[in-house]
This record gives sequence, C-alpha cells and structure tokens, in this order.
Amino acid sequence: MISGNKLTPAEWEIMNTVWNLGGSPSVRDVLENAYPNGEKAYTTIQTLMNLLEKKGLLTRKKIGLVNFYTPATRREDMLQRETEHLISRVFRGSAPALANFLIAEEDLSLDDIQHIKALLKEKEAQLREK
Amino acid sequence: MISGNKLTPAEWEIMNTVWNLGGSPSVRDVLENAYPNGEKAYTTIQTLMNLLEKKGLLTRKKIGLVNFYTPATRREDMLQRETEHLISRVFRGSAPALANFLIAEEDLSLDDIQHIKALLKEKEAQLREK
DNA sequence: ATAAATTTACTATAACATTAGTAGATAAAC
DNA sequence: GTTTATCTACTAATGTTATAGTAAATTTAT
Repeated sequence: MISGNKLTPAEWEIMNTVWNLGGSPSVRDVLENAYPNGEKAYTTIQTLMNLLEKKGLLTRKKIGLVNFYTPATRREDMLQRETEHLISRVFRGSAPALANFLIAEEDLSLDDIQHIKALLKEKEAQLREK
Repeated sequence: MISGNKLTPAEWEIMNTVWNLGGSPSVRDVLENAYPNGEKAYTTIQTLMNLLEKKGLLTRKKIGLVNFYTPATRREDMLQRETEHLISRVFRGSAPALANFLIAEEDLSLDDIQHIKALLKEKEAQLREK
C-alpha cells in the first residue's frame, strides 16, 4: 500500500539518499552518506527507515544481522506527487501558474533557458500531432 | 518578524482566502468563504488566524468588537518561499530540475506553452543585456 | 433592560513528526 | 571464550499541527 502517504521533510532526505545511492543500502549507508558529521543519531535514521517501510516506500530484507532497504517507488512518481501537492496547495491547482512563477522568479541561466526551450518544442510537437 | 516561518497546509488555505478576498477580512469572512459548508469550526479558523498573526503573516486590528486581519506579506513572496522549499527538499536544490519536470510531466496546453515561451524570451533578453 | 447571538481570549486535546535512548542479540577481535 | 562493537526492536520524550470547547464581553433585537 503505497497510497496517499505524504513524505515529511526528514523522510525526503532519507529517500533522496536511498535513491541516490542506488541498490539497497543499510541504515549505516544512509547515515554516513546523508549525515557524515553525525548530525543525526543512528537510531533516528533507523526509526525513519522503518517508518518508510511501514508507509510502503521502502522494502526491507534482512541478510544476516543487517537490514537492507530497497525503494518501492520511483523517484519520478514521488516528484510528481509532491509537485502536484504544491500546485494544489499553493498555486490553487494551476500548473502553468507554477511554471510562470518559476521562470519569472527563480534564477535560471541562459543554458537552463535553452534547455527548457528545447523541452517545450518537443512537448509542443507531441501535442500537435495528436 | 516575518522570518523563516513555514506555512502549514491549513495556514495556506487561510492565507489564500485572505489574499483572495482582499482588504482586511474577519474570521467570519474567511470561514464563510473558505468553508461555506461548515467544514471547520469558527474557533478553528480563529485560532489559525491568530497563529498567523503571531507568525507575522497577518496583522490584526480590532474595530469595535471584531478583529480584522490584513496580510503582512505579498502572496508572491510566499509563493517564492514555498517553491524554493520544494526545490531544495525534493529537487535537491535545482530549479531547472523542477522546470524540466513540470514541462515533461504536467499537463500543459498549447496556449500554456506559448505563454511560457514568451516569458522565456523575455527572461533571456534580460539576461543577455546585463 | 433583558434575552439571544456573536466574538474574543484562553485552554485543551489528539494526531503526527522528530529525535534518540535502552536492552538484547550477534559477530569480530583479541 | 570473554570483551567490544554493531545492529535490531522497542519505547519514550519533545515538538508541531489541527481542531475545537468554554467562559466572558459586547452588541442587537425585542
């Protein structure tokens, strides 16, 4: 049941690290990668990761003593969920409003702009041919 | 002190309503506009609005018996703050990543795309002339 | 001017989020 | 084979968000 579980900020940090590392990291792997200077306690990460398992975002497999955690969702799906959340909560449901805002207010380089233009062209072609 | 206070989802609903109504609505104004079918109790809204005052997002002025609440921030500033939050939490700090995602994954109409293109052009010109 | 309605200020509570401690099991190192 | 370190499972404490009740004050309508 992956369902309607929203990720909290702390959970996002964990999930980002897990996706980043790839494969099936352990608690220690995540801890060392995400908090190399001991910003959080081992058991904190452990608790969070087990929570994420309960929420259906990670699956767990014990090998010997150690639990290894595998993502149960693709990062993209979560991005989408979260982005849509922002759009509905903050931009009153309008994706274009967010797009406009992004371009107007965030710092984009010329390169970024070129890249976005290319994407738009693609998208446009896609839409037209239907 | 408007400072680093993040808005919770419930607070966003209030603030959106306040910005929407314009002027300086009362608790009742907000309640009736945002929850016309009694989804929330009067006192709930009251509490939230007073909280928002404490957070510096609304200012309060009592006229006669009634408190009237005026936004202390522009909606745009809050949008920015929130968007940047998403970017840092979910898109690992990359605004272009969000832009890419938006265009690739969200439903944009041809009109939207034209509009975005125009904005990009503007932005590009701006960047170049510096 | 008394009764009814509205509003405030204050308080309470439940749910969820965050962080970490403790006890016991297992493995490794000497 | 006893000590040391690591990991798990469980539990707990603290903080934050969301929701609303209660009592007192004020206005409005009879």
